[in-house]
Amino acid sequence: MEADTPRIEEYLESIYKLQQEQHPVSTSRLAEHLKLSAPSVSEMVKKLANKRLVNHTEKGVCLTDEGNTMAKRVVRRHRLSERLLTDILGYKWDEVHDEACRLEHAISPQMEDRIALSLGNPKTCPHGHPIPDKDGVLLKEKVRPLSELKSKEKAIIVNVFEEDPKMLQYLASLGLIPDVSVLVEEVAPFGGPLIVCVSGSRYALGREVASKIKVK
Amino acid sequence: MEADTPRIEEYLESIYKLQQEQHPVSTSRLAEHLKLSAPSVSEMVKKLANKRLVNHTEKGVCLTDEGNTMAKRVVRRHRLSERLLTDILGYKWDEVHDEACRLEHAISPQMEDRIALSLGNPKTCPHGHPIPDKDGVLLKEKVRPLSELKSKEKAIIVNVFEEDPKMLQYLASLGLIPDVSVLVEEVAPFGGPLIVCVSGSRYALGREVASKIKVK
DNA sequence: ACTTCTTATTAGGTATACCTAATTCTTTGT
DNA sequence: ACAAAGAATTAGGTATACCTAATAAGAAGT
Ligand SMILES: [Mn+2]
Ligand SMILES: [Mn+2]
Ligand SMILES: [Mn+2]
Ligand SMILES: [Mn+2]
Repeated sequence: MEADTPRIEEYLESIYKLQQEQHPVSTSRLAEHLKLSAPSVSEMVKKLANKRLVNHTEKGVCLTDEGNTMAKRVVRRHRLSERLLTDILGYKWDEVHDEACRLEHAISPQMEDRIALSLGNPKTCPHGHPIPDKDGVLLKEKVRPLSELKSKEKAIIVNVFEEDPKMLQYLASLGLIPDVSVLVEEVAPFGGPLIVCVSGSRYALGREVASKIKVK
Repeated sequence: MEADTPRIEEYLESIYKLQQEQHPVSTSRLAEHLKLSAPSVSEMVKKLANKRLVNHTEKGVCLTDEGNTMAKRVVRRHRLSERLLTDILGYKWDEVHDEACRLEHAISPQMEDRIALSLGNPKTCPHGHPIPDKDGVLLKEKVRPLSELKSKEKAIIVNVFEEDPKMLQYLASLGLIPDVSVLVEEVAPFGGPLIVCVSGSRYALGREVASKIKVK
């Protein structure tokens, strides 16, 4: 009864991620994120519901406790893979997503342990997201999007909710990476850009982009 | 035309390995090695032949040049994975096979390069088998099975052609690992055991086992 | 030469996971 | 209240890679 294929893992992981933004996840959003057709997703969601990994209501899909546990295991492997890639193999943060997305399905519980141990039990992935521990416990910090800061507010970047390599490269080029301190100099009105100050330089950042950056 | 699935990789890798022992590989041998039914293998071999990755004659299956090239790429990834597991993640040589067999299909050319670089371009896997380089060039040393040595002959272990964890554990417990020097003290007649001397200790080794150990 | 054993293939079928086209169900604007 | 738009599902189909049972082909033994 406990047969998990890579595909199931992939769906659970996507649902998990999308739930952070929008609680019951719509099948269309899920299809978009997985780059699959809506009917394919519809069908698969039905199977996941049969396996009691998700609840499927009118409002959308949500993970059951069991589904959540399984999703977090995949997320753990994904984020540990990312750290392995950056910390040991010298990858940049914009190069790791796709690679980790394949690795996460090929990693045994033993390998998971060994990676964690070799890396000194890292708490976050290179993008600042928490790595769930063996028991699925994960500490989320209270954060808000950079886009919501007021003028003259100062904060520290916690994570970046983005996986597009181009965007990540861009952010890294501005020094907008986790643990960096940012000062919002000015907020243009009517949804205009933010002028931010990062390690001595000043940049204009679109709201859309700024909303992906979570700070504390 | 160049779509390689994990399954195709798996078949090519198995054929490659089995070719070292028996040149045209029989489908039954292949089925046994892959732990699949004979008809499944029969069918898949037909597909591989269609894709010009193997030639299938009465005598059996052999890799074409293209199949061989592809197989060596998989073997490279497999052996690099094994080295990653032992050298960086602290695995023992008997624990790496199955793990590497999954990883090899999840590793991009970029990751392959990075692993090789991070490990200092290792020449062999933990079992002593050569790692093909990027261009598929692989240096095979001239070796013979330990089982063919005469009494009083001394040699150095090059590799161990075995993937069963139990057997590998046993061999490691006797110190029978690559680069170790072995002296054959005595060869019992009628296919009997060899008495070998390894780093100061003396052991009796069955012929079957000894034939898996290649020395120079 | 013929029977037996082994090896390989054909036949027929299953599960998984995807697709497009058509349909139904749900909002939402007027 | 209802038509149009949008979201989701159903219907029908494909590709891949397995399986068992039955059959055919090849090798070996008497
Ligand atoms: Mn994935
Ligand atoms: Mn990440
Ligand atoms: Mn494999
Ligand atoms: Mn090896």
